[in-house]
Amino acid sequence: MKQKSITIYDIAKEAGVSSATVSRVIARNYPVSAKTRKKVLDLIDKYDYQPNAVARSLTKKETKMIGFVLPDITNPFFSQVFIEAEKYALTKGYTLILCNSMNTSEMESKYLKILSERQVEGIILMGGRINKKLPDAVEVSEVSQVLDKLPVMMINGKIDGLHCHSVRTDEAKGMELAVNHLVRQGHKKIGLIGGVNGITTTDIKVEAYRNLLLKYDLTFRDSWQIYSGFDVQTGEEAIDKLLMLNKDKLPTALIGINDLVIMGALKACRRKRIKPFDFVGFDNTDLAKNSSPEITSVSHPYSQLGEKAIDLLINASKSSNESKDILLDPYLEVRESCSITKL
Amino acid sequence: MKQKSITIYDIAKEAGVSSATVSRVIARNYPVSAKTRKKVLDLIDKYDYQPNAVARSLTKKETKMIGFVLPDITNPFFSQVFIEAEKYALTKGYTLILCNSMNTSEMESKYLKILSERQVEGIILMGGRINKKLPDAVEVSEVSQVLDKLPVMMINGKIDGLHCHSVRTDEAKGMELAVNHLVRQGHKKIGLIGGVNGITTTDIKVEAYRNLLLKYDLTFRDSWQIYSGFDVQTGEEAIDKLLMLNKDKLPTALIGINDLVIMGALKACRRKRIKPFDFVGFDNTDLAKNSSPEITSVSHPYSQLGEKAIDLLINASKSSNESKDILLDPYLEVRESCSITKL
DNA sequence: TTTAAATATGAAATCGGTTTCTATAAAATT
DNA sequence: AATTTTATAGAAACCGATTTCATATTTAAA
Repeated sequence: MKQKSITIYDIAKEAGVSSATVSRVIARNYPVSAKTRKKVLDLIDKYDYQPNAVARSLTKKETKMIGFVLPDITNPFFSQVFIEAEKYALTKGYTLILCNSMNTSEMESKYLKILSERQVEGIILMGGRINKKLPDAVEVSEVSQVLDKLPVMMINGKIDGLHCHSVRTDEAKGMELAVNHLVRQGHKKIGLIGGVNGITTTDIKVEAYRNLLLKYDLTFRDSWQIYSGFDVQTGEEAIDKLLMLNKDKLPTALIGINDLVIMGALKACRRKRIKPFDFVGFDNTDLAKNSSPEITSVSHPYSQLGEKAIDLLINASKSSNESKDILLDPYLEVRESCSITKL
Repeated sequence: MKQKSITIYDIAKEAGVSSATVSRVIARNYPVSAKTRKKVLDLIDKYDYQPNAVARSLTKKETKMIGFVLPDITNPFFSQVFIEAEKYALTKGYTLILCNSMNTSEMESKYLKILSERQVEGIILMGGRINKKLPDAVEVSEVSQVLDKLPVMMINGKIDGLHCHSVRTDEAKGMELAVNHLVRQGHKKIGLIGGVNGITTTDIKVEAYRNLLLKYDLTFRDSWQIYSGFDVQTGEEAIDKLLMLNKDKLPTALIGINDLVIMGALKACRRKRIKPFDFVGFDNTDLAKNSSPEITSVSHPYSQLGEKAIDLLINASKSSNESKDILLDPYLEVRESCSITKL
């Protein structure tokens, strides 16, 4: 195990050529005589020679690595974007380094530093805590030493005061898909649950939600729009809060800030043994597909999100320093949750 | 953007010392006078100097990187192990490189090659296709050039003919937890759904299941043990098959090869509007916690799995070439699914 | 046939660190 | 005061590739 691995010099020596020539054979972008090429290729094959990517990175000053920092890969929303990005990056010869910040700012800063030291060529950031109006937000200044040196791509987020590119799902449009769908099902009382005031994606959705109620001339009640969080428990609690209202003051349909809160809402309805509301979630994660009832959900264009992020980042390294922002269209994945009343 | 980054020489020059001295200050394992140290540290601070990990890797012949190849990070079983491994690796100064093989053998081979070129110090393999008795299995010989050179750690799996370490959950013991639990609930007719004949983890569970039925003196019927797969659809189909039996020949409780098939079973029960069976799943993923009803599930000792894998791998690089196999105990996470009859 | 252009290859510098070996200065010992 | 230790720091080699520059050999053009 772990025998000394062979280098380009070993190959060169046995082939009776210089390392430069072997390098040229490998890069195959430079003329080498057919005879020499064959001799070298045969030896590469014979010894299973693999060029050392670390050494190559050092000389070429390119690592072909991209850092991908997100709060938690266990969350299917993030993992789906990651997987699409990874798939696409591979076709472009890049390797992603995934970093789970566990939603803590220390981890986030730490990983940014590690990635920078490892000479990644760019960083993709999702759902981070940088410059958020949150208790343990990361100050931009803290990480700017890192982020200023590297092309940065934010997915579904934007940091004020930081020069970076972004790719986002048009969540206002997503909200329109959701509301429109429910309205067409005949709903006139639509609530919105989950999210945290001050988080961009929440704010966008909430604003769109209110505007749409106006547009469709639907009643809005403060008690129908419940901030809480992003997890299952959040959804359960939201239902509990709603049920404190008079029965005739309840909404008939609920939009969730994501699928998880809808899962929670479903649990609460089951626990309380009430006929569930009609639901529409956001993110279209596997959860929505696998739960029973299945959940109708506004889907991110996952593959586009991943691909555009990689593409822009790769080109960003080359091109000028204007920052690009791309807005992508969501779509609605209609499932049974809106006909749950049939149960 | 992307200004030329400063090197150890820049620091050395401005401090009026040699690069060796700066290196020593950074490594702080070698005597440097207090005066010199301060001068250097001040400059490092002034310029936000970060050592280039690529260059360091080249000289030290250690990258502090470990490859982690799994089929699909979207699957919470894998992502939970990964996240624990990552967390622990970080404390040891290692970075993980996650590779999603998408369950294809080409990707698996490709990633192994990439990881090897990138000089990872070890590879963790989960749920791969190497040497499986499957249509598109990877021949060991194909990847042995890579795997023979590096310490390899398998999590919940073992490859014949490949020298590697392994960490596994004792799934026979897990099955015992499941059966025992159901028996204590008064069940005498217990079925098993999901899995694929020939896959190690399935085989272990099936064998344990049969032995346990004997041990508890319970009836076994062929029709109660349904091979199918590992996903939600699999679970749905299993219920469909079961329902073709006479009502008095149905089991009263079902054990799922994982949580997903139980999710599927729940969906099918709901669709067929039948009072569900009692269920116990495997893996204790978030799914089990978030679904309604919640699913009782046999849990892997996730953090141990991840930590042991990293620990053994790190020490393996150093120590002899005997391979270690570690078996860890699962535990049962009791949730409501076993009292679903209350619904 | 002579000269110019194209092809094929090697020598050596380089990337940014670490480490060994050596030299000097300072401290401790005799 | 002379000698031995010890602390400090530099010079230079090295890790394994790539690439520039120069050179030798062919081939094409004049």
